[in-house]
Amino acid sequence: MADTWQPASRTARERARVELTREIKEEARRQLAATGADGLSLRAVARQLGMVSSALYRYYPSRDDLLTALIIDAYNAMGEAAEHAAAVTQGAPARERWLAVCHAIRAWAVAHRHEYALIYGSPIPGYRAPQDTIGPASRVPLAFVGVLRAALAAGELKPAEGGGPAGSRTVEGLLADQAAALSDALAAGPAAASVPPVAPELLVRAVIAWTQLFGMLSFELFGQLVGSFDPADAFFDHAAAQLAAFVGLP
Amino acid sequence: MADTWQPASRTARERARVELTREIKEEARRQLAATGADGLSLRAVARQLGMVSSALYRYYPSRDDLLTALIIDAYNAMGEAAEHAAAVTQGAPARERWLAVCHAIRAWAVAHRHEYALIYGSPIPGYRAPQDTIGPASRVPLAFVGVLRAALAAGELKPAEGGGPAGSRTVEGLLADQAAALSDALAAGPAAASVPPVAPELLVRAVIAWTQLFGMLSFELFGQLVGSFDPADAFFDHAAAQLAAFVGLP
DNA sequence: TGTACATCAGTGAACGCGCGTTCACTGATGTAC
DNA sequence: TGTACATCAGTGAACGCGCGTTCACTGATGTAC
Repeated sequence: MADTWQPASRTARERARVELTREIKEEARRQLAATGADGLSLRAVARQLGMVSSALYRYYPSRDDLLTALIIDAYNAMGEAAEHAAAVTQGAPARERWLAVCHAIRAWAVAHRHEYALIYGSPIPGYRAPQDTIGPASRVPLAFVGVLRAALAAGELKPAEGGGPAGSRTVEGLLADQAAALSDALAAGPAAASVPPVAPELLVRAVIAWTQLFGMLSFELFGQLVGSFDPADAFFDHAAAQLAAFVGLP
Repeated sequence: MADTWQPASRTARERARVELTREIKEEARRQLAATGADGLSLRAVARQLGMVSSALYRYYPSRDDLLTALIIDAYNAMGEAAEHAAAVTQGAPARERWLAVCHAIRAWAVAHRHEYALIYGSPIPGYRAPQDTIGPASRVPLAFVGVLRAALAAGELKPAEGGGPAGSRTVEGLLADQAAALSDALAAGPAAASVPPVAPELLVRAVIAWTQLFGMLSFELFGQLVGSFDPADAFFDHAAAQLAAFVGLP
Protein backbone atom coordinates (compact mmCIF):
# COMPACT_ATOMS: atom_id res chain seq x y z
CA MET A 1 0.00 0.00 0.00
CA ALA A 2 2.76 2.39 0.90
CA ASP A 3 5.76 1.82 -1.35
CA THR A 4 5.85 0.01 -4.64
CA TRP A 5 8.22 -2.92 -4.59
CA GLN A 6 10.56 -4.00 -7.29
CA PRO A 7 10.19 -7.81 -7.11
CA ALA A 8 13.79 -8.12 -5.95
CA SER A 9 15.94 -5.26 -7.11
CA ARG A 10 18.15 -7.03 -9.50
CA THR A 11 21.51 -5.46 -9.41
CA ALA A 12 23.46 -4.31 -6.37
CA ARG A 13 23.40 -0.82 -7.83
CA GLU A 14 19.65 -0.79 -7.91
CA ARG A 15 19.39 -2.06 -4.39
CA ALA A 16 21.83 0.56 -3.18
CA ARG A 17 19.95 3.29 -4.99
CA VAL A 18 16.62 2.36 -3.45
CA GLU A 19 18.16 2.18 -0.04
CA LEU A 20 20.00 5.47 -0.27
CA THR A 21 16.97 7.25 -1.61
CA ARG A 22 15.16 6.09 1.47
CA GLU A 23 18.00 6.93 3.82
CA ILE A 24 18.28 10.44 2.48
CA LYS A 25 14.60 10.98 2.99
CA GLU A 26 14.78 9.59 6.48
CA GLU A 27 17.70 11.76 7.48
CA ALA A 28 15.84 14.71 6.02
CA ARG A 29 12.79 13.79 8.07
CA ARG A 30 14.94 13.58 11.16
CA GLN A 31 16.25 17.08 10.58
CA LEU A 32 12.79 18.32 9.81
CA ALA A 33 11.54 16.91 13.09
CA ALA A 34 14.40 18.55 14.94
CA THR A 35 14.44 21.98 13.37
CA GLY A 36 11.38 22.47 11.25
CA ALA A 37 11.12 22.96 7.53
CA ASP A 38 13.51 25.88 7.11
CA GLY A 39 16.11 24.03 9.13
CA LEU A 40 16.21 21.46 6.40
CA SER A 41 19.31 21.86 4.27
CA LEU A 42 20.63 19.53 1.62
CA ARG A 43 24.17 20.14 2.80
CA ALA A 44 23.36 19.17 6.35
CA VAL A 45 21.62 16.02 5.21
CA ALA A 46 24.59 15.07 3.07
CA ARG A 47 27.00 15.84 5.89
CA GLN A 48 25.11 13.59 8.26
CA LEU A 49 25.13 10.81 5.72
CA GLY A 50 28.87 11.17 5.19
CA MET A 51 28.56 12.18 1.60
CA VAL A 52 29.23 15.34 -0.32
CA SER A 53 26.29 17.62 -0.92
CA SER A 54 26.37 17.34 -4.68
CA ALA A 55 25.89 13.60 -4.41
CA LEU A 56 22.31 14.08 -3.28
CA TYR A 57 21.47 15.34 -6.73
CA ARG A 58 21.71 11.80 -7.99
CA TYR A 59 18.67 11.03 -5.86
CA TYR A 60 16.61 14.18 -5.65
CA PRO A 61 16.87 16.73 -8.43
CA SER A 62 16.40 19.64 -6.03
CA ARG A 63 15.60 20.62 -2.49
CA ASP A 64 11.98 21.14 -3.42
CA ASP A 65 11.67 17.57 -4.64
CA LEU A 66 12.98 16.30 -1.36
CA LEU A 67 10.48 18.52 0.43
CA THR A 68 7.70 17.20 -1.75
CA ALA A 69 8.64 13.66 -0.84
CA LEU A 70 8.48 14.57 2.84
CA ILE A 71 5.14 16.29 2.43
CA ILE A 72 3.64 13.33 0.65
CA ASP A 73 5.00 11.00 3.31
CA ALA A 74 3.53 13.14 6.05
CA TYR A 75 0.10 13.19 4.45
CA ASN A 76 0.29 9.45 3.96
CA ALA A 77 1.40 8.81 7.51
CA MET A 78 -1.41 10.82 8.98
CA GLY A 79 -3.87 9.36 6.50
CA GLU A 80 -2.75 5.88 7.43
CA ALA A 81 -3.20 6.63 11.11
CA ALA A 82 -6.74 7.77 10.43
CA GLU A 83 -7.56 4.83 8.18
CA HIS A 84 -6.10 2.42 10.64
CA ALA A 85 -8.26 3.77 13.43
CA ALA A 86 -11.29 3.40 11.22
CA ALA A 87 -10.35 -0.12 10.19
CA VAL A 88 -9.64 -1.29 13.71
CA THR A 89 -13.02 -0.12 14.94
CA GLN A 90 -14.97 -1.58 12.06
CA GLY A 91 -18.26 -2.90 13.36
CA ALA A 92 -18.18 -0.73 16.45
CA PRO A 93 -20.75 2.03 16.92
CA ALA A 94 -20.11 4.81 14.45
CA ARG A 95 -19.70 7.38 17.19
CA GLU A 96 -16.87 5.37 18.67
CA ARG A 97 -15.24 5.04 15.29
CA TRP A 98 -15.50 8.77 14.71
CA LEU A 99 -13.82 9.51 18.02
CA ALA A 100 -11.15 6.93 17.35
CA VAL A 101 -10.25 8.61 14.07
CA CYS A 102 -10.13 12.02 15.76
CA HIS A 103 -7.83 10.74 18.44
CA ALA A 104 -5.60 8.90 16.03
CA ILE A 105 -5.11 12.07 14.05
CA ARG A 106 -4.30 14.09 17.13
CA ALA A 107 -1.89 11.45 18.37
CA TRP A 108 -0.04 11.51 15.10
CA ALA A 109 0.06 15.29 15.02
CA VAL A 110 1.34 15.59 18.57
CA ALA A 111 4.01 13.01 17.91
CA HIS A 112 5.08 14.71 14.66
CA ARG A 113 4.66 18.42 15.28
CA HIS A 114 7.05 19.57 12.61
CA GLU A 115 5.67 17.26 10.01
CA TYR A 116 2.24 18.49 10.98
CA ALA A 117 3.43 22.08 10.55
CA LEU A 118 4.88 21.14 7.19
CA ILE A 119 1.51 20.10 5.82
CA TYR A 120 -0.98 22.15 7.82
CA GLY A 121 1.06 25.20 8.80
CA SER A 122 1.91 28.31 6.83
CA PRO A 123 2.75 27.56 3.23
CA ILE A 124 6.47 27.41 2.54
CA PRO A 125 7.48 30.56 0.68
CA GLY A 126 8.48 29.86 -2.88
CA TYR A 127 7.27 26.30 -2.77
CA ARG A 128 4.38 25.18 -4.91
CA ALA A 129 2.82 21.85 -4.07
CA PRO A 130 2.57 19.55 -7.08
CA GLN A 131 -0.53 17.57 -7.95
CA ASP A 132 0.83 14.41 -6.32
CA THR A 133 0.03 15.74 -2.88
CA ILE A 134 -3.71 15.95 -3.27
CA GLY A 135 -4.28 12.21 -3.22
CA PRO A 136 -2.43 11.65 0.05
CA ALA A 137 -3.90 14.86 1.46
CA SER A 138 -7.43 13.62 1.04
CA ARG A 139 -6.95 10.38 2.92
CA VAL A 140 -7.89 11.96 6.24
CA PRO A 141 -11.12 13.54 5.07
CA LEU A 142 -11.95 10.36 3.20
CA ALA A 143 -11.50 8.35 6.37
CA PHE A 144 -14.14 10.49 8.02
CA VAL A 145 -16.43 10.16 5.06
CA GLY A 146 -15.96 6.43 5.19
CA VAL A 147 -17.10 6.30 8.79
CA LEU A 148 -20.11 8.45 7.98
CA ARG A 149 -21.04 6.30 5.02
CA ALA A 150 -20.91 3.17 7.09
CA ALA A 151 -23.04 4.84 9.70
CA LEU A 152 -25.52 5.84 7.05
CA ALA A 153 -25.68 2.34 5.67
CA ALA A 154 -26.25 0.95 9.15
CA GLY A 155 -28.92 3.51 9.87
CA GLU A 156 -26.93 4.76 12.83
CA LEU A 157 -26.74 8.31 11.69
CA LYS A 158 -29.40 10.78 12.65
CA PRO A 159 -30.12 12.70 9.47
CA ALA A 160 -28.31 16.04 9.75
CA GLU A 161 -30.80 17.96 11.78
CA GLY A 162 -30.95 20.00 14.94
CA GLY A 163 -27.36 21.17 15.13
CA GLY A 164 -27.81 24.44 16.84
CA PRO A 165 -30.63 24.96 19.29
CA ALA A 166 -32.74 26.37 16.49
CA GLY A 167 -32.24 23.38 14.25
CA SER A 168 -30.01 22.95 11.26
CA ARG A 169 -29.23 25.87 9.00
CA THR A 170 -30.15 24.87 5.51
CA VAL A 171 -27.48 24.56 2.88
CA GLU A 172 -28.35 26.56 -0.19
CA GLY A 173 -26.98 28.70 -2.96
CA LEU A 174 -23.31 28.47 -3.92
CA LEU A 175 -22.58 26.37 -0.89
CA ALA A 176 -25.11 23.76 -2.01
CA ASP A 177 -23.52 23.72 -5.45
CA GLN A 178 -20.06 23.23 -4.08
CA ALA A 179 -21.28 20.50 -1.76
CA ALA A 180 -23.06 18.75 -4.61
CA ALA A 181 -19.95 18.88 -6.76
CA LEU A 182 -17.91 17.46 -3.94
CA SER A 183 -20.50 14.77 -3.37
CA ASP A 184 -20.34 13.83 -7.03
CA ALA A 185 -16.56 13.67 -6.88
CA LEU A 186 -16.85 11.31 -3.95
CA ALA A 187 -19.36 9.13 -5.75
CA ALA A 188 -16.96 8.89 -8.69
CA GLY A 189 -14.04 8.20 -6.41
CA PRO A 190 -12.18 4.92 -6.06
CA ALA A 191 -13.61 3.59 -2.80
CA ALA A 192 -17.17 4.46 -3.70
CA ALA A 193 -19.09 1.81 -5.66
CA SER A 194 -22.25 0.66 -3.99
CA VAL A 195 -22.13 2.72 -0.81
CA PRO A 196 -24.80 5.25 -0.08
CA PRO A 197 -24.18 8.78 -1.37
CA VAL A 198 -23.47 11.50 1.14
CA ALA A 199 -26.06 14.25 1.23
CA PRO A 200 -24.71 17.78 0.75
CA GLU A 201 -26.00 18.81 4.18
CA LEU A 202 -24.03 16.06 5.82
CA LEU A 203 -21.00 16.77 3.73
CA VAL A 204 -20.94 20.38 4.83
CA ARG A 205 -21.17 19.27 8.42
CA ALA A 206 -18.31 16.89 7.90
CA VAL A 207 -16.15 19.62 6.45
CA ILE A 208 -17.01 21.91 9.33
CA ALA A 209 -15.98 19.17 11.71
CA TRP A 210 -12.80 18.66 9.74
CA THR A 211 -11.81 22.32 9.92
CA GLN A 212 -12.69 22.40 13.62
CA LEU A 213 -10.51 19.42 14.31
CA PHE A 214 -7.49 20.89 12.62
CA GLY A 215 -8.17 24.29 14.09
CA MET A 216 -7.81 22.78 17.54
CA LEU A 217 -4.69 20.90 16.57
CA SER A 218 -3.03 23.97 15.12
CA PHE A 219 -3.90 26.03 18.16
CA GLU A 220 -2.58 23.35 20.45
CA LEU A 221 0.62 22.72 18.54
CA PHE A 222 1.33 26.31 17.63
CA GLY A 223 0.90 27.54 21.18
CA GLN A 224 -2.31 29.49 20.92
CA LEU A 225 -3.98 27.68 23.81
CA VAL A 226 -1.22 28.38 26.29
CA GLY A 227 -3.15 30.73 28.53
CA SER A 228 -6.37 28.75 28.46
CA PHE A 229 -6.63 25.01 27.83
CA ASP A 230 -2.98 24.30 27.65
CA PRO A 231 -2.78 20.62 28.32
CA ALA A 232 -5.40 20.23 25.66
CA ASP A 233 -6.39 16.61 26.18
CA ALA A 234 -9.56 17.24 28.11
CA PHE A 235 -10.57 20.04 25.81
CA PHE A 236 -9.93 17.94 22.76
CA ASP A 237 -11.93 15.01 24.08
CA HIS A 238 -14.84 17.22 24.83
CA ALA A 239 -14.73 19.00 21.51
CA ALA A 240 -14.42 15.75 19.58
CA ALA A 241 -17.53 14.48 21.31
CA GLN A 242 -19.38 17.66 20.41
CA LEU A 243 -18.24 17.23 16.84
CA ALA A 244 -19.51 13.69 16.70
CA ALA A 245 -22.87 14.91 17.88
CA PHE A 246 -22.71 17.68 15.32
CA VAL A 247 -22.37 15.30 12.40
CA GLY A 248 -25.20 13.17 13.69
CA LEU A 249 -23.51 10.64 15.95
CA PRO A 250 -24.82 11.36 19.43
CA MET B 1 -5.43 53.25 22.37
CA ALA B 2 -2.88 52.06 19.86
CA ASP B 3 0.30 54.10 20.17
CA THR B 4 1.41 56.18 23.10
CA TRP B 5 2.03 59.76 22.13
CA GLN B 6 4.80 62.00 23.30
CA PRO B 7 2.93 65.30 23.81
CA ALA B 8 4.94 66.88 21.00
CA SER B 9 8.30 65.23 20.56
CA ARG B 10 10.55 67.99 21.64
CA THR B 11 13.68 67.91 19.63
CA ALA B 12 14.03 67.29 15.92
CA ARG B 13 16.12 64.29 16.78
CA GLU B 14 13.34 62.76 18.78
CA ARG B 15 10.80 63.42 16.09
CA ALA B 16 13.05 61.86 13.49
CA ARG B 17 13.66 58.84 15.66
CA VAL B 18 9.97 58.20 16.23
CA GLU B 19 9.28 58.57 12.56
CA LEU B 20 12.08 56.34 11.38
CA THR B 21 11.19 53.67 13.90
CA ARG B 22 7.75 53.66 12.37
CA GLU B 23 9.02 53.75 8.81
CA ILE B 24 11.30 50.81 9.38
CA LYS B 25 8.46 48.81 10.79
CA GLU B 26 6.23 49.74 7.91
CA GLU B 27 8.77 48.81 5.31
CA ALA B 28 9.28 45.54 7.15
CA ARG B 29 5.55 44.95 7.11
CA ARG B 30 5.49 45.64 3.40
CA GLN B 31 8.17 43.04 2.80
CA LEU B 32 6.42 40.62 5.10
CA ALA B 33 3.21 41.05 3.15
CA ALA B 34 5.08 40.46 -0.09
CA THR B 35 7.26 37.53 0.81
CA GLY B 36 6.23 36.11 4.15
CA ALA B 37 8.15 35.99 7.38
CA ASP B 38 11.34 34.31 6.16
CA GLY B 39 11.52 36.76 3.30
CA LEU B 40 12.01 39.49 5.86
CA SER B 41 15.64 40.57 5.98
CA LEU B 42 17.11 43.53 7.79
CA ARG B 43 19.40 44.24 4.92
CA ALA B 44 16.56 44.39 2.44
CA VAL B 45 14.59 46.73 4.68
CA ALA B 46 17.59 49.02 5.06
CA ARG B 47 18.24 48.94 1.34
CA GLN B 48 14.70 49.96 0.57
CA LEU B 49 14.96 52.81 3.04
CA GLY B 50 18.21 54.02 1.51
CA MET B 51 20.26 53.37 4.56
CA VAL B 52 22.98 50.97 5.47
CA SER B 53 21.96 47.79 7.25
CA SER B 54 23.88 48.52 10.41
CA ALA B 55 21.90 51.73 10.89
CA LEU B 56 18.78 49.74 11.72
CA TYR B 57 20.42 48.64 14.94
CA ARG B 58 19.90 52.13 16.30
CA TYR B 59 16.17 51.38 16.17
CA TYR B 60 15.74 47.68 16.69
CA PRO B 61 18.38 45.78 18.62
CA SER B 62 17.91 42.67 16.49
CA ARG B 63 15.85 41.04 13.81
CA ASP B 64 13.79 39.26 16.41
CA ASP B 65 12.80 42.54 18.01
CA LEU B 66 11.58 43.82 14.70
CA LEU B 67 9.64 40.61 14.23
CA THR B 68 8.14 40.96 17.66
CA ALA B 69 6.98 44.45 16.81
CA LEU B 70 5.31 43.14 13.68
CA ILE B 71 3.66 40.32 15.56
CA ILE B 72 2.28 42.63 18.20
CA ASP B 73 1.03 44.98 15.53
CA ALA B 74 -0.67 42.13 13.71
CA TYR B 75 -2.42 40.93 16.83
CA ASN B 76 -3.49 44.47 17.58
CA ALA B 77 -4.75 45.09 14.08
CA MET B 78 -6.87 41.96 14.07
CA GLY B 79 -8.01 42.65 17.62
CA GLU B 80 -9.00 46.13 16.65
CA ALA B 81 -10.97 44.86 13.68
CA ALA B 82 -12.85 42.50 15.97
CA GLU B 83 -13.46 45.12 18.64
CA HIS B 84 -14.58 47.61 16.07
CA ALA B 85 -17.15 45.20 14.68
CA ALA B 86 -18.45 44.61 18.18
CA ALA B 87 -18.57 48.31 18.97
CA VAL B 88 -20.31 49.26 15.77
CA THR B 89 -23.06 46.72 16.34
CA GLN B 90 -23.63 47.60 19.97
CA GLY B 91 -27.33 47.37 20.73
CA ALA B 92 -28.01 45.06 17.80
CA PRO B 93 -29.13 41.48 18.41
CA ALA B 94 -26.26 39.47 19.85
CA ARG B 95 -26.37 36.99 17.02
CA GLU B 96 -25.80 39.76 14.54
CA ARG B 97 -22.90 41.07 16.59
CA TRP B 98 -21.35 37.62 16.76
CA LEU B 99 -21.51 37.24 13.02
CA ALA B 100 -20.13 40.73 12.49
CA VAL B 101 -17.09 39.92 14.60
CA CYS B 102 -16.54 36.66 12.72
CA HIS B 103 -16.69 38.42 9.40
CA ALA B 104 -14.45 41.27 10.49
CA ILE B 105 -11.82 38.77 11.55
CA ARG B 106 -12.00 36.91 8.29
CA ALA B 107 -11.87 40.12 6.29
CA TRP B 108 -8.73 41.18 8.08
CA ALA B 109 -7.15 37.77 7.67
CA VAL B 110 -7.90 37.58 3.97
CA ALA B 111 -6.52 41.08 3.44
CA HIS B 112 -3.37 40.31 5.43
CA ARG B 113 -2.56 36.71 4.70
CA HIS B 114 1.10 36.89 5.55
CA GLU B 115 0.50 38.76 8.76
CA TYR B 116 -2.12 36.17 9.57
CA ALA B 117 0.40 33.42 8.91
CA LEU B 118 2.89 35.23 11.10
CA ILE B 119 0.63 35.01 14.14
CA TYR B 120 -1.49 31.94 13.49
CA GLY B 121 0.75 29.85 11.25
CA SER B 122 3.63 27.59 12.12
CA PRO B 123 5.86 28.99 14.82
CA ILE B 124 8.98 30.67 13.49
CA PRO B 125 11.94 28.42 14.19
CA GLY B 126 14.28 29.87 16.76
CA TYR B 127 11.91 32.62 17.70
CA ARG B 128 10.38 32.73 21.16
CA ALA B 129 7.45 35.08 21.64
CA PRO B 130 7.94 37.43 24.57
CA GLN B 131 5.26 38.12 27.15
CA ASP B 132 4.21 41.36 25.46
CA THR B 133 2.34 39.43 22.80
CA ILE B 134 -0.23 37.82 25.04
CA GLY B 135 -2.14 41.01 25.73
CA PRO B 136 -2.65 41.85 22.05
CA ALA B 137 -3.24 38.18 21.26
CA SER B 138 -6.19 37.97 23.60
CA ARG B 139 -8.09 40.88 22.14
CA VAL B 140 -9.90 38.71 19.63
CA PRO B 141 -11.13 36.12 22.12
CA LEU B 142 -12.03 38.93 24.50
CA ALA B 143 -14.12 40.57 21.82
CA PHE B 144 -16.15 37.39 21.54
CA VAL B 145 -16.46 37.13 25.28
CA GLY B 146 -17.66 40.71 25.36
CA VAL B 147 -20.44 39.95 22.92
CA LEU B 148 -21.46 36.90 24.90
CA ARG B 149 -21.48 38.85 28.15
CA ALA B 150 -23.69 41.52 26.71
CA ALA B 151 -26.01 38.85 25.39
CA LEU B 152 -26.12 37.25 28.82
CA ALA B 153 -26.89 40.56 30.49
CA ALA B 154 -29.65 41.19 28.00
CA GLY B 155 -31.08 37.73 28.47
CA GLU B 156 -30.62 37.04 24.79
CA LEU B 157 -28.50 34.00 25.22
CA LYS B 158 -30.01 30.59 25.49
CA PRO B 159 -28.12 28.92 28.33
CA ALA B 160 -25.62 26.56 26.78
CA GLU B 161 -27.82 23.59 26.14
CA GLY B 162 -28.77 21.31 23.33
CA GLY B 163 -25.67 21.61 21.19
CA GLY B 164 -25.64 18.26 19.56
CA PRO B 165 -28.83 16.38 18.88
CA ALA B 166 -28.41 14.63 22.21
CA GLY B 167 -28.04 17.83 24.16
CA SER B 168 -24.94 19.41 25.55
CA ARG B 169 -22.05 17.32 26.75
CA THR B 170 -21.34 18.29 30.30
CA VAL B 171 -18.07 19.92 31.19
CA GLU B 172 -16.33 18.10 33.99
CA GLY B 173 -13.00 17.00 35.38
CA LEU B 174 -9.84 18.75 34.31
CA LEU B 175 -11.68 20.61 31.61
CA ALA B 176 -14.02 22.13 34.17
CA ASP B 177 -11.06 23.19 36.28
CA GLN B 178 -9.36 24.84 33.37
CA ALA B 179 -12.55 26.58 32.35
CA ALA B 180 -13.11 27.80 35.91
CA ALA B 181 -9.58 29.16 36.09
CA LEU B 182 -10.06 30.93 32.81
CA SER B 183 -13.37 32.29 33.98
CA ASP B 184 -11.71 33.66 37.11
CA ALA B 185 -8.99 35.27 35.03
CA LEU B 186 -11.66 36.97 32.98
CA ALA B 187 -13.49 38.17 36.07
CA ALA B 188 -10.25 39.69 37.36
CA GLY B 189 -9.48 41.20 33.98
CA PRO B 190 -9.56 44.88 33.09
CA ALA B 191 -12.85 45.14 31.23
CA ALA B 192 -14.76 43.08 33.76
CA ALA B 193 -16.24 44.95 36.73
CA SER B 194 -19.97 44.57 37.08
CA VAL B 195 -20.70 42.38 34.08
CA PRO B 196 -22.10 38.90 34.55
CA PRO B 197 -19.55 36.10 34.90
CA VAL B 198 -19.25 33.60 32.09
CA ALA B 199 -20.18 30.06 33.02
CA PRO B 200 -17.53 27.42 32.30
CA GLU B 201 -19.88 25.58 29.97
CA LEU B 202 -20.32 28.66 27.88
CA LEU B 203 -16.65 29.45 27.98
CA VAL B 204 -15.78 26.06 26.61
CA ARG B 205 -18.26 26.56 23.81
CA ALA B 206 -16.74 29.92 23.07
CA VAL B 207 -13.28 28.43 22.84
CA ILE B 208 -14.54 25.68 20.58
CA ALA B 209 -16.06 28.31 18.35
CA TRP B 210 -12.83 30.26 18.43
CA THR B 211 -10.75 27.28 17.33
CA GLN B 212 -13.29 26.44 14.67
CA LEU B 213 -13.18 29.94 13.27
CA PHE B 214 -9.41 29.98 12.96
CA GLY B 215 -9.38 26.44 11.68
CA MET B 216 -11.48 27.56 8.76
CA LEU B 217 -9.34 30.61 8.17
CA SER B 218 -6.13 28.63 8.18
CA PHE B 219 -7.56 26.06 5.82
CA GLU B 220 -8.80 28.75 3.50
CA LEU B 221 -5.62 30.81 3.53
CA PHE B 222 -3.20 27.92 3.50
CA GLY B 223 -4.90 26.22 0.59
CA GLN B 224 -6.43 23.20 2.24
CA LEU B 225 -9.91 23.87 0.89
CA VAL B 226 -8.83 24.02 -2.72
CA GLY B 227 -10.54 20.86 -3.87
CA SER B 228 -13.73 21.41 -1.93
CA PHE B 229 -15.07 24.79 -0.83
CA ASP B 230 -12.50 26.90 -2.50
CA PRO B 231 -14.11 30.25 -2.75
CA ALA B 232 -14.88 29.88 0.92
CA ASP B 233 -17.31 32.75 1.41
CA ALA B 234 -20.49 30.68 1.36
CA PHE B 235 -18.96 28.01 3.50
CA PHE B 236 -17.70 30.53 5.99
CA ASP B 237 -21.05 32.27 6.26
CA HIS B 238 -22.78 29.01 6.87
CA ALA B 239 -20.28 27.82 9.44
CA ALA B 240 -20.32 31.13 11.27
CA ALA B 241 -24.08 30.87 11.57
CA GLN B 242 -23.76 27.34 12.92
CA LEU B 243 -21.21 28.59 15.40
CA ALA B 244 -23.49 31.35 16.60
CA ALA B 245 -26.17 28.77 17.20
CA PHE B 246 -23.65 26.60 18.98
CA VAL B 247 -22.79 29.25 21.55
CA GLY B 248 -26.45 29.93 22.17
CA LEU B 249 -27.33 32.64 19.67
CA PRO B 250 -29.86 31.07 17.32
C1' DT C 1 35.04 -17.24 -18.55
C1' DG C 2 37.06 -13.02 -20.33
C1' DT C 3 37.44 -8.72 -22.46
C1' DA C 4 35.74 -3.89 -24.19
C1' DC C 5 32.64 -0.58 -23.56
C1' DA C 6 28.75 1.95 -21.34
C1' DT C 7 26.51 3.40 -17.34
C1' DC C 8 26.29 5.62 -13.24
C1' DA C 9 27.53 7.01 -8.04
C1' DG C 10 30.19 9.88 -5.64
C1' DT C 11 34.04 13.60 -5.44
C1' DG C 12 35.88 18.14 -4.81
C1' DA C 13 36.19 22.57 -6.20
C1' DA C 14 33.87 26.45 -7.44
C1' DC C 15 30.09 30.07 -8.41
C1' DG C 16 27.31 33.41 -6.63
C1' DC C 17 24.40 34.61 -3.31
C1' DG C 18 22.54 36.69 1.00
C1' DC C 19 22.34 36.98 5.67
C1' DG C 20 22.75 39.08 10.97
C1' DT C 21 25.72 41.46 13.65
C1' DT C 22 29.95 44.18 15.33
C1' DC C 23 32.89 48.09 15.46
C1' DA C 24 35.65 52.18 15.01
C1' DC C 25 34.62 56.29 12.68
C1' DT C 26 32.40 61.06 11.15
C1' DG C 27 29.53 64.60 11.44
C1' DA C 28 25.41 66.57 12.79
C1' DT C 29 22.18 67.74 16.63
C1' DG C 30 21.39 69.01 21.41
C1' DT C 31 22.76 70.96 26.11
C1' DA C 32 24.99 73.63 29.80
C1' DC C 33 27.29 77.43 31.12
C1' DT D 1 24.03 85.08 21.90
C1' DG D 2 28.18 82.21 21.82
C1' DT D 3 31.26 78.64 22.89
C1' DA D 4 32.76 73.74 24.66
C1' DC D 5 31.36 69.43 25.33
C1' DA D 6 28.28 65.36 25.17
C1' DT D 7 25.05 62.71 22.77
C1' DC D 8 23.64 60.13 19.16
C1' DA D 9 22.42 58.77 13.91
C1' DG D 10 24.34 56.93 10.17
C1' DT D 11 28.61 55.03 7.54
C1' DG D 12 31.46 51.54 5.56
C1' DA D 13 34.16 47.77 6.05
C1' DA D 14 34.57 43.46 7.85
C1' DC D 15 33.61 38.80 10.22
C1' DG D 16 31.89 34.46 9.74
C1' DC D 17 28.44 31.84 8.30
C1' DG D 18 25.60 28.69 5.37
C1' DC D 19 23.16 27.81 1.47
C1' DG D 20 21.54 25.46 -3.44
C1' DT D 21 23.35 24.14 -7.54
C1' DT D 22 26.76 23.11 -11.48
C1' DC D 23 30.46 20.69 -13.57
C1' DA D 24 34.41 18.10 -15.07
C1' DC D 25 36.46 14.19 -13.03
C1' DT D 26 37.45 9.16 -11.14
C1' DG D 27 36.54 4.77 -10.31
C1' DA D 28 33.50 1.19 -9.52
C1' DT D 29 29.51 -1.62 -11.24
C1' DG D 30 26.92 -3.61 -15.02
C1' DT D 31 26.31 -5.42 -19.94
C1' DA D 32 27.14 -7.46 -24.52
C1' DC D 33 29.69 -10.21 -27.24
